[in-house]
Amino acid sequence: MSLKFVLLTLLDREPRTGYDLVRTFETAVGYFWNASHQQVYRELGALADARLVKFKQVEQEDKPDKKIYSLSSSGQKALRLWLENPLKTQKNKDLLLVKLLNANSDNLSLMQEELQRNIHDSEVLQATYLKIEQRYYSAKQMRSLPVDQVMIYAALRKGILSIEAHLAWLSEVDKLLRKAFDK
Amino acid sequence: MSLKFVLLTLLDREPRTGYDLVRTFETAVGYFWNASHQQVYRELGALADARLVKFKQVEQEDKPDKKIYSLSSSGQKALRLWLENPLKTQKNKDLLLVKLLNANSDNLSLMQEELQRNIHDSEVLQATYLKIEQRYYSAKQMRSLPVDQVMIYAALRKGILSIEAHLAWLSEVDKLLRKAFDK
DNA sequence: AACTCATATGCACATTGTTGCATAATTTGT
DNA sequence: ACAAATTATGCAACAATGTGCATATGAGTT
Repeated sequence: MSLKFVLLTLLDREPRTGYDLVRTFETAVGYFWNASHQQVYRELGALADARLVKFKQVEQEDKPDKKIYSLSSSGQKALRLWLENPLKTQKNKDLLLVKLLNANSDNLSLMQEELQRNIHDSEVLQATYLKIEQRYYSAKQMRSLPVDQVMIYAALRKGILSIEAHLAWLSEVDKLLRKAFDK
Repeated sequence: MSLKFVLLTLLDREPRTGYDLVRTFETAVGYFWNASHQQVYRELGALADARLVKFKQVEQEDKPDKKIYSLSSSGQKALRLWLENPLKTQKNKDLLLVKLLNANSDNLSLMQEELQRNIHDSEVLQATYLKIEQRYYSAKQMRSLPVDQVMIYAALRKGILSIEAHLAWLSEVDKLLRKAFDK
């Protein structure tokens, strides 16, 4: 039920092809959602069957033909209805914690390796996010930020704040592990 | 593939019934995983078919019969193997951000209501977590914390740090929304 | 006697996600 | 001239997850 509303949201902002949607997941929206091209095309087919979206077939001479999808009026209604209903608070699942739950004095180094990998990956991602923020959302640029970009920026901020908290936690876990199982 | 290893992890720590596992999800492990009883029983059945777990049928006079599950030797091997392999970094999905992506000057109050609900829910959860920390993980209690409880505490810390970051982000979003669409 | 709660287990169906396969045109690089 | 990458779309099979429905016992409550 979720991907459906993600696609409706994106198509409401701007009509697109399936391919465009996939690239949007790979770039701007990737902070908080993603889906494979197979999923996207399947869901677009279902949405078209349900008359929530319509599409214009566009023939291109240089590239394969494409279908530009946009919301139908009942699609707009469905989206509006979804927006009016409160979200259920979502529960997160964290496999790293599941793994760490297995920590004992025998496999300590295994756990520490996993931690270090996670720290490294998080730092790389953090650096990426911060670079994007500096490059596209400087104080100067923020003054003239287009309204449709505001929540894209909010998504980036969410990524930055989450990673910061995650790194702080990883450092705590490292200490806890040492205290409990080292030597 | 994930629930499988969650159950193996929990059963390795201590043999349990399906019912016990569900209650574990509702309490201690709920910070980072949960599954319905239907999911748990189905997965236990699959694990038993695959000979990764075994169970002892226990007849009770006062209550319905129960099955106490524990790891078989191949279950222990499967768990160990999983622990040795690096985790893939997981991508998170955030429906709140999807909803906020629809923000405009017409539906601003709708978005703000959703934000306020989210802030409220987060604060309630935060208070709960902090109370648990005070009650069960005081400085004094931490000195004699059983080793098998260390990562349960780490899970709680993860919850606390995440919610803190989430609340900070929600406050940023509130400001961004006002600046962009208010008036 | 009827109702609710806690214990305890499970099937069936629907939705979602992943993997493999398939096609077709153009552009870019070697 | 050939190979690889990019643009563009989709089906089929299977794996995993989530939701609704169903059953049974015993304890305590109204």
